[in-house]
Amino acid sequence: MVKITLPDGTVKECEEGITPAEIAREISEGLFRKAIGAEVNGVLWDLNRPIDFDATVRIVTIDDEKAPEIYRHTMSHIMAQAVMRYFGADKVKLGIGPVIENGFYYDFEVVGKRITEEDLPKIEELMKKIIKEDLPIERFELPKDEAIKFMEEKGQTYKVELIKEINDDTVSFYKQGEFVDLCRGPHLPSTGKVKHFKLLSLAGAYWRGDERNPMLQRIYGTAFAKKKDLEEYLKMLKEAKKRDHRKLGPQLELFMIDTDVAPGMPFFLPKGAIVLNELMKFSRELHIEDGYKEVITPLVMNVKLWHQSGHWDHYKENMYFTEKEGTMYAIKPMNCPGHILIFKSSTISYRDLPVKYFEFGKVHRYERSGVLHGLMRVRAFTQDDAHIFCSEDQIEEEIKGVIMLIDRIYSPFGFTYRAELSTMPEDHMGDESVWRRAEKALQNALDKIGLEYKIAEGEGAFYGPKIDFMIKDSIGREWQCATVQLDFLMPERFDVNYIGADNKEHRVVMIHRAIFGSLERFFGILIEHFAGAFPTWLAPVQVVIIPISDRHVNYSKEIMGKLEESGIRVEMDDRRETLGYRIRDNQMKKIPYMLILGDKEESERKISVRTRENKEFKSLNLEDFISKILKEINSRSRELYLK
RNA sequence: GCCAGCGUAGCUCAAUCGGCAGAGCGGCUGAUUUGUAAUCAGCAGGUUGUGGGUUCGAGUCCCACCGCUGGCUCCA
Repeated sequence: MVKITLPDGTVKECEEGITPAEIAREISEGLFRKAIGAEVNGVLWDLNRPIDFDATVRIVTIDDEKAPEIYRHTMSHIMAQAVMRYFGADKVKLGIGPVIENGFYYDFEVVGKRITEEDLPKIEELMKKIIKEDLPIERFELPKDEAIKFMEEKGQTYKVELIKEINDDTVSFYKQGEFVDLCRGPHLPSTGKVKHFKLLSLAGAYWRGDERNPMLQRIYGTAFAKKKDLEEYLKMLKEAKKRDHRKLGPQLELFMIDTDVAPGMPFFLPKGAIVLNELMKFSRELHIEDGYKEVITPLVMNVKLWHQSGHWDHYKENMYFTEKEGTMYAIKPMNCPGHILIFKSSTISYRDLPVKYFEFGKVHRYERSGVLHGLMRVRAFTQDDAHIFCSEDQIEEEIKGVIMLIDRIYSPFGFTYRAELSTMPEDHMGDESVWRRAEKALQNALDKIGLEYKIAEGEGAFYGPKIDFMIKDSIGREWQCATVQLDFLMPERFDVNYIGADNKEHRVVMIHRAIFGSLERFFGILIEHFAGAFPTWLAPVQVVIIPISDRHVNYSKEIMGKLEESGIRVEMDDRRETLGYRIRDNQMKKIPYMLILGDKEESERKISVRTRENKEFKSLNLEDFISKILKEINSRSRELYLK
């Protein structure tokens, strides 16, 4: 007998080998019908897999938050089965087929053939058939050596490679009809349990993500328990496409990219420059409040500086160089060496620490042409970069300060974000004990501030461990923005010291950090996040005045003058077009407020306002409007004051 | 760089089997003086990404190059 503990705390004595399905049936018929799997001691479990130990069991139903993990994984098997039916099982070599955030994928090699986009609908048809067949899905285990033989016989060379690396003595397989796959599971009890899916795209992907390996073909798809959810997700993808910053950017005259002249290096148009400048103004305010000193350093510096910093050895591939009078210069890919030179230009006492230099530093990094992506992945960008020079016992406090500043800087945008602590990579400078000390300091700061974080082993920069902050954009994609990197090594290389209370030299500790990360990328994220409808404080044009006819231009000019005096970005649209036309046109430019001025307003000395959210407000007092909009702008509100 | 797809007017797209390169929007000109998401008329706009090939004839078929898009570990 085994003890089964249920979520409500009841404990049941059950036969050894009882399955979650049986447990569910005992509880209620309704639960049994909706059950697709279980969580056994916190591990996802097949509905029909026996439990032969004491365990806490929670039944996972089709609408459980853990359910997608199960049915999308099964869907990826169904897709693999369909691909094998389509091309012939002996022609298809399977890679891996995991669940990802909003769906799943599977990697294939089709011997002697290429999967094309036209194949996807046909594969979808075959998948529907497999779902209709409602094949039972069975789990079985094999000893490792037998498993290897089994997969070798099927010609599944990639699977053989995977099995060889598994540390257990036995490995598990899942079988549905003629299809068998190496898999940890769990899976649905049969292929008929989930019906709503869509294959989304086809892409190349190297086996195990390594470009020295063969390239496989990856099919992405998604699946949902309810038809409505699938439709909503597909709608969201369409919506995301509409807000694509690469489309909205040029359309709203924010930026352009001339791929012929400067691939990966955006040009910012007058309106885009306003947004960037507002972002910088905001950032600058908070940094100065927080004790940072702004500096400006050269873009091009002698290559010997980069030899000393170690960038030459570790980062050369990503750097641009230029040569004059027989001297080699590098265009800076990072701002740290420049800030170090400033720090070293005077003698610093322990009483001065921490010293915090801040710069909107424009850096250039060569990225391979295939990875460039609008403003999100560029070759030239501006970091809101700072370096904190402090003593070892100040580290925790300073890291905490940075984390709090990050929160303040993100707050007006309404993003959710998460943190990730990255540890020592293979290619690194300095010895391990220094690294572990640095990692510990970062961890302490995170723990004390109570921020949740994940650990990414071996993902640190070559000069130190780091905490990355990922924010989520409208498509649900995550972008790395803020980063805090501890660095015990650069101070060694440059011999960076302060004078202690003992009147002796001590090594400083350096903290690199950026919050927007790249202003360009952050701008891109904002365009998509707001779908181009920026909060008023960021909007390139905050108010547009529309005189109904020519005879209202004078009154309009008078109003415009008053708005300008108040520092509001205002334009007048007195084109000889109909009122309807001009309203529509300005609405599409996502200008927050339109002031419509005609006979009525002029005689009453009032204004009428139409917001980009389609609301009308008649006969408002101008002074009142100005003071309220100023309040909205100065508080960097995300919402229009007129709703 | 690699895999798949795509390059036609500023933008969105059309052009049957290889048979006269077209439409809407935008732009410009003129008329219209407008009350809350598109007034009417006219005009201009192209070496169909570039180069080569097949053909009587190529936007369309073939080859090379350039560019763009989606992706290239979220480790069974």
